[in-house]
Amino acid sequence: MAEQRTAPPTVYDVASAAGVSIATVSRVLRTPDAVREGTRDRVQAAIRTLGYVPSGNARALAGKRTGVVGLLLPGFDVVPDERPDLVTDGGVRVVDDRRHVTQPFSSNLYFDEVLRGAETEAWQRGLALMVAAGRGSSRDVIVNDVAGRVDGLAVLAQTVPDDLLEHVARRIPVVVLADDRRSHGFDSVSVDNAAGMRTLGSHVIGRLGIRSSLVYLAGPIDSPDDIERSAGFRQALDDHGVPASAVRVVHGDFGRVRARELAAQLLDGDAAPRAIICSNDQSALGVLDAAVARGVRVPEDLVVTGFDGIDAGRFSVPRLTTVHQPMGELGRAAVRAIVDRLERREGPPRAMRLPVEVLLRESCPPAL
Amino acid sequence: MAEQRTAPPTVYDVASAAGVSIATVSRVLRTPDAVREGTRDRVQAAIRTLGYVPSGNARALAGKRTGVVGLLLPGFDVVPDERPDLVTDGGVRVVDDRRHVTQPFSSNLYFDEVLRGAETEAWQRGLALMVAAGRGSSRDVIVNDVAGRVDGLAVLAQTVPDDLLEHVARRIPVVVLADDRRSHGFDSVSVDNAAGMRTLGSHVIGRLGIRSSLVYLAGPIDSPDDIERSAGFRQALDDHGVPASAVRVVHGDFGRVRARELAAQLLDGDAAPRAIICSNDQSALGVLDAAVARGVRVPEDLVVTGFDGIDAGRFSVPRLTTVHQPMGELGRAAVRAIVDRLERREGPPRAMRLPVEVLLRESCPPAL
DNA sequence: GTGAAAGCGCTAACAG
DNA sequence: CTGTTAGCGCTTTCAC
Repeated sequence: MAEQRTAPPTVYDVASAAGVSIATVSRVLRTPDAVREGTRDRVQAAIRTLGYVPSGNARALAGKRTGVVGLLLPGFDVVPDERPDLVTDGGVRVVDDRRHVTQPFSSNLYFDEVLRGAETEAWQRGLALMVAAGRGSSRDVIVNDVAGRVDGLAVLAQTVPDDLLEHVARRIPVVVLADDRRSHGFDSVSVDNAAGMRTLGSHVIGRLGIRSSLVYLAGPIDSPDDIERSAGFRQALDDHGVPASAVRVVHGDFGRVRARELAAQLLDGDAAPRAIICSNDQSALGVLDAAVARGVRVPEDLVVTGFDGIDAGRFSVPRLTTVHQPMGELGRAAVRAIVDRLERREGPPRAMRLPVEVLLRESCPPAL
Repeated sequence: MAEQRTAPPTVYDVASAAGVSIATVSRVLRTPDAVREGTRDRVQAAIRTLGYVPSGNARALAGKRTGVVGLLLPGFDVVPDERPDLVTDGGVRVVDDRRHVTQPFSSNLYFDEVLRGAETEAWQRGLALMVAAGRGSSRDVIVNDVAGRVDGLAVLAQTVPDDLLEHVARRIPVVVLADDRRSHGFDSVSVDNAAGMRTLGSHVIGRLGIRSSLVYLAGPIDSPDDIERSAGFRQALDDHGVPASAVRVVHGDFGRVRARELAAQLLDGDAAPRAIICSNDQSALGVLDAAVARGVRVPEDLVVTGFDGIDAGRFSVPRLTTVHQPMGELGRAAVRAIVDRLERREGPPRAMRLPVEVLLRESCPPAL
């Protein structure tokens, strides 16, 4: 690396090197046209030879805004992979990965997409993005830390307790993602869970004509997502005049393993279901696992649907019909919402709903 | 959201509210033990009721360091998805996704993993992470912007031109990822491309005994990764006394489509290859495509290998043997390298090499 | 223990 | 066009 100097050069260094005042240096940086060409060139030359990089902190302090938005994620899992059999070792590990059962994707990918969306939008608006994962005990510190350096903050649902969020919101605009927080007074961006499930339900009930032997595999009772999705499905039943009693509701935990167990029970029971509507993709994959293990044909004997649109559903056998959530858009919308709020501090909280898309694949095709 | 006050409270506000000086407020925040308990409580109460969040910028300016590290990525692709057939529209789009060919994963996922690794490591060290994608004309601006706000910067190879990097490196430590830059004077973290390919090559040549009809499907001629990998393969040939002339080298572009075309030509030619060693996974997937299309059996008739360890290779049919790069580790190591350099400004540039792992899957199994 | 005061590096009026 | 001069909000000696 280039030799690290004692102290980085400042405007003063540049100014004296170029024989001008610090104000002129600042102008060359911010409003180049307001400086005579000759002067400008001299200053730029000085900047170059000194290796001057303006301090963003000083700039933010002096100006009003920082040009940075923050994104708080719930924290990445730091679960070390379990490794498959080691075959040989010759400096480089060689692993027999043939039996390495394809793991369900971690939910991290979900955040990754949000993050990328936010980054993209921030970039397009000339903003920088500061990311932090709010985990463990140091979370409060981190939240404050980030909040103190950005113009606005996007927070994924369940990441930060409400009181902390309210505290921070007194300083900068806060947008909550994936959870409609209007009631709490925050701006929010979320996805249209209810409409998505309603549409999917209508497909199963209306188009495919499955009006009985229906199972709804729900998530944890306190999940906001699940509540909305369940409601959407109930609407679909209503739309087609199917009584709620025609549907058996089973509660899982959004996990693949638990779903597999539950599905096994259902499939082995006397009243075999004709369709299992799952509140998320992981559950649906678990159901597929159970079906495959029993030789139950999907979709001929059993129709299965999920919700989320995770990649694993594109690779399952059969491929999984699902409701796709626009994760990237969620991130982008978050940044947009922050910028909006920055320009218009007043006004009631806004809740933005992003549309979802039903993707019909083999596990529940367009027609049987 | 909570009502947005005119101006966020500052230390002064807290100080007067608590009846102390700003120095005491600062102490309560930085060195709580240096303040009498009663005073401390009063200050904390004031902080709470005022909704005070310290300005990270002012803090960074006054103190020496910012507690933030920067990560510069080459930029995410902003290619809008092409959408499959629209079936119906009832508020929610319903799409027949059955024929939607599973797309090659975008290389974005690669960056996502690096990003997550960096985030994880930064978090564990109590640092925040500032991400930016260096694209387009505004790149220089962004780079300077980020560099001006962080203690150190990690940059993915090919993201920033050398001169800019050198300029920035005069202010803060810079670590280059995925490219050995020692020669350029930068610290670097990269992956052991050569050893990985050498080991994989040895498996194919030595263990499987394929000593002729070998094809090496390389990447673009100017790719540093490809250069190292090719060298590794040549070493493997050497190790087993196979003359370089026994191998046909074909240059692709690291893309799936091009690889498919090239593989088609090879497979349709008179001298059908027994093994195609590819310089990356995307190419290998293209080769698999071509093989499948022709009824060429893998691995019975043709052995195929990749390099990278992208997820798509875990789902292909047959599953792809590859050399897995520890992307997450790359990000973590980058942050570590920055912290190291921060603590030890002096000293020659360091190049860290991360180990790779050969994953044997069905496309080139442990034994035939 | 606590307060007073001097900057950190930059921007933004305000004069000239 | 360019220079002077206040701060921005906080940390940090140095006194008390």
